[in-house]
Amino acid sequence: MATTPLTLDALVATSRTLLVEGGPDAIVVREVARRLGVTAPALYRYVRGRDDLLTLLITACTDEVTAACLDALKACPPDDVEGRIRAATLAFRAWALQHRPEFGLVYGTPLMHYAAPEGGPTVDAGQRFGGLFGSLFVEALAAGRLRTVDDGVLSPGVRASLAATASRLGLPMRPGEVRPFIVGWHRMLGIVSVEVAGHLRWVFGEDASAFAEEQLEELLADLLVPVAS
Amino acid sequence: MATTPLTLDALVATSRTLLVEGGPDAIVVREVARRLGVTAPALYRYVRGRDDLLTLLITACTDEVTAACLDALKACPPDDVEGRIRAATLAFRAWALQHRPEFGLVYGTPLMHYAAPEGGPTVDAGQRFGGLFGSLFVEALAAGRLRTVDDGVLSPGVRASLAATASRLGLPMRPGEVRPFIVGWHRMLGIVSVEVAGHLRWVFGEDASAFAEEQLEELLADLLVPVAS
DNA sequence: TACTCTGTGTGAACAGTGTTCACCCGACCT
DNA sequence: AGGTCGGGTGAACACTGTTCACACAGAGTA
Repeated sequence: MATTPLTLDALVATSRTLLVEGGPDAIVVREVARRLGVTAPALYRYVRGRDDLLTLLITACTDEVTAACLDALKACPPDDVEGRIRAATLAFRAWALQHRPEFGLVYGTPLMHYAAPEGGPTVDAGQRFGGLFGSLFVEALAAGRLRTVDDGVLSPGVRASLAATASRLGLPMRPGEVRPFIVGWHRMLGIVSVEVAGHLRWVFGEDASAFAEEQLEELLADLLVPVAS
Repeated sequence: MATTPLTLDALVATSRTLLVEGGPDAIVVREVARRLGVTAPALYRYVRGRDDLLTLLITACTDEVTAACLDALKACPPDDVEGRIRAATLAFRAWALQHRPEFGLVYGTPLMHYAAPEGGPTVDAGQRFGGLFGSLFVEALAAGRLRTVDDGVLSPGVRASLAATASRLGLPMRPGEVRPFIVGWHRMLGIVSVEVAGHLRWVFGEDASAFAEEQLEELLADLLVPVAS
């Protein structure tokens, strides 16, 4: 009866379709099974339960947005660090806008009922993404384009956290150099999150693109020093 | 049997308790009824259904955060516009951190199953909050502290949206003056959203306060020109 | 061939969910 | 006393995630 071979990928793909069609609540075990031409208990041979399905889906989406950013980078000259950060940032935003439900699942308000398994695949995928973005800032640092700060001006707690993050991601940077990376990540995520969630709709209606892109550009200007030339 | 008088307020309060205890999914009609010493169908005399409950709850929380900001303003000298914007911003963030589930409901990823009634009480409450924040920027403008831009540099779409927003909120400002207000709202919401959602946990662990407050301070510096004196 | 073992899918069941329905009871008004 | 009506009830329907005993097909082996 199973029209589809019933693989993990098929489970994830079907779950994702449901997510897109009706939000996280629409990811219903019985419906996933139904669409795969099978009854619900069959899925429990492949997956521990609904939460497991969500974990797989979040991981897949995180990897997909990472791949999208990598893809955008391939079209960029390796020495144009500003262009590369811009490309990755815009690719992130584009993916988010094109896949709002998935973005909400990964970077939105955490589902309180669902807890990501500690040290599980979702955090791994998150680190992969962090590593990609971090490497762009390493490039910027090497090119002398990064607007860094002295370690001394950082509060001890922040300095320690930044140092730990750099070492965990394998980034050869001191805290004052990591900071723009974290600021960039933080503000970018904020800008995109608010836009995707629609919290600017009362101002800009359905299309806040112009404003959001301006904000991202302003962020870039804050992070990087202008070309010396 | 009804230990509590069974008012709309009681319904909202109970729903909120459930939200805090277990997230949006934990707002269960039957459980609300149970805690009020009544059976589920009884609630349908007061509320059209679960979505109605959510609408009331979102409205109540929006009004509460508005009140919290207003309260913080009362302790501020009326002529210190920077201090007032800072106070309101910090009050917003403090409320968000102290009421993470409620904040998620109001300003987080929209629940796809739930659609706020158009022109309903939730958007009214949202406008009340927007009006409060907007008035602070009117003060800043009057004091000559606002970092405005020329209308001419704005793209036509953005300019029109800003003008419409100003007139809808009754703010006597031209688009280039409204812009810092929207930028402030946008970035503040981004900063607080990302912090509350815990998406900085991988960097700063459980307490990202120092970093988040720095970011808010930086935002203020971007919005306001230093005192002339 | 016959027998077992394993992987995979099924139907029934349990305890939940939101919502609707017929019903009922007590208070109030005439 | 009789009627009306707001407010509460129990039963029911169609869902949900999950577990359980069971069945069936194919592989490996005596």
